Amino acid sequence: MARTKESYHHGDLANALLGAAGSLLAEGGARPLTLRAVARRAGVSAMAPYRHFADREALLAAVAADGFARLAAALETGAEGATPGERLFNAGLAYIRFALTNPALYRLMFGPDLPDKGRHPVLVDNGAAALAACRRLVGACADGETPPEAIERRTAAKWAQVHGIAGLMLDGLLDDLPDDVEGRVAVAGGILAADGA
Amino acid sequence: MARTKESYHHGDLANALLGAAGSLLAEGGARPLTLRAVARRAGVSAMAPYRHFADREALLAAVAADGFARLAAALETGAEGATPGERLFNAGLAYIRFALTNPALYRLMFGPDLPDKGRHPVLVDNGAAALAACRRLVGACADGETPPEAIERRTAAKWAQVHGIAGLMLDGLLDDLPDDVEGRVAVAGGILAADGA
DNA sequence: ACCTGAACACCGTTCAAGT
DNA sequence: ACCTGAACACCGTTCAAGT
Repeated sequence: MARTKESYHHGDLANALLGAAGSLLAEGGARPLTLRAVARRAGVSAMAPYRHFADREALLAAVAADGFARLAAALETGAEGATPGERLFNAGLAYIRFALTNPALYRLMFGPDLPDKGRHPVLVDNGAAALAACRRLVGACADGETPPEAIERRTAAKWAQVHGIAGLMLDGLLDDLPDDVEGRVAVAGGILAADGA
Repeated sequence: MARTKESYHHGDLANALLGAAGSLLAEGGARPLTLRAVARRAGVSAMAPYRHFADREALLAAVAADGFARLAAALETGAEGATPGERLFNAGLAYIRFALTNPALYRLMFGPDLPDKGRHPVLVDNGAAALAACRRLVGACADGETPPEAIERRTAAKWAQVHGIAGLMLDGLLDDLPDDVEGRVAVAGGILAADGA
């Protein structure tokens, strides 16, 4: 555990690479997030990352997996309120706030830069954890008679609802949006309420 | 008009390039959709596309704009039913069917390969046309007393709902999905209905 | 075990040139 | 007006080599 080797140049290159990748992503999106640029920023040779990640996609998957973990956490802490319905609603706003605050990360998590996500187990696991958080919030709104399939469908519907709003907002496809994140979250709340949130 | 020049090699290189780009996109997504590959497939030198498109992003935008036009058309023809509510519901299924049938195109239209879509006027126009179709379907469900802002919010909610379902399905993030498109569309219908479609 | 350097087959894009 | 060819600065990835 206390193996801070500092051997060649780094003691913990894998994490340094992840950090560099995160900054590059936040700065300019996935395109400039290049294996060579990450290596450069970590102060290491262009080929060093290959000791820690199989290829570029594996590095992207690791960044995205961390994003799913952070999203799940944001859902948990955002789910405040007196009733289950309120908690679900506020978790939805937290979801959208996460997307608007971390646009490039959110697009990496869901966009086409990570095709066949099934091939990255850590991605599947963390994504499932986020989905489970959502399912729990939806389930708390149902009574004991509600069959599991109905819960599952409602969970998918809720997730899709906030996911869709976040995506359209990130794409600039909704008219007359405020410039600041909280203003947009408020608009999102209105859209959610319009459909019987 | 009848200027089929056939001058150098092509009479209509711009359209030939668009066609080649469409095939490449359908075959392997946006990444192999490279300016040089498009030129190759059109049988023209690597630099020829620059006479017709400012850069790679402009070509992608043209492909995506055509996708928005086709999506709007799919919404129109899909909007069948005895009541406005039924027509809206079926248009939603048509939306999701379009996404599942043209996954790479759909991701190009909405994904991060086309950042700041505002800079491609043809994209904005065709996107607005698709949104208008959606708004019309939603508006037909409202009575005369409904204020325009409510229509706008409901339109955004409906669009986000189907957009979110399509996105999650394309990402393989929904469990236990059938393999065929129509089976998935049926599941989508169940999810839509679960939320009070 | 971890990192480097040279090399290969690609890209997007610019510029000068051809017809 | 439209197309080509050479060139530049990048990529991802492989392989042999260093410590």
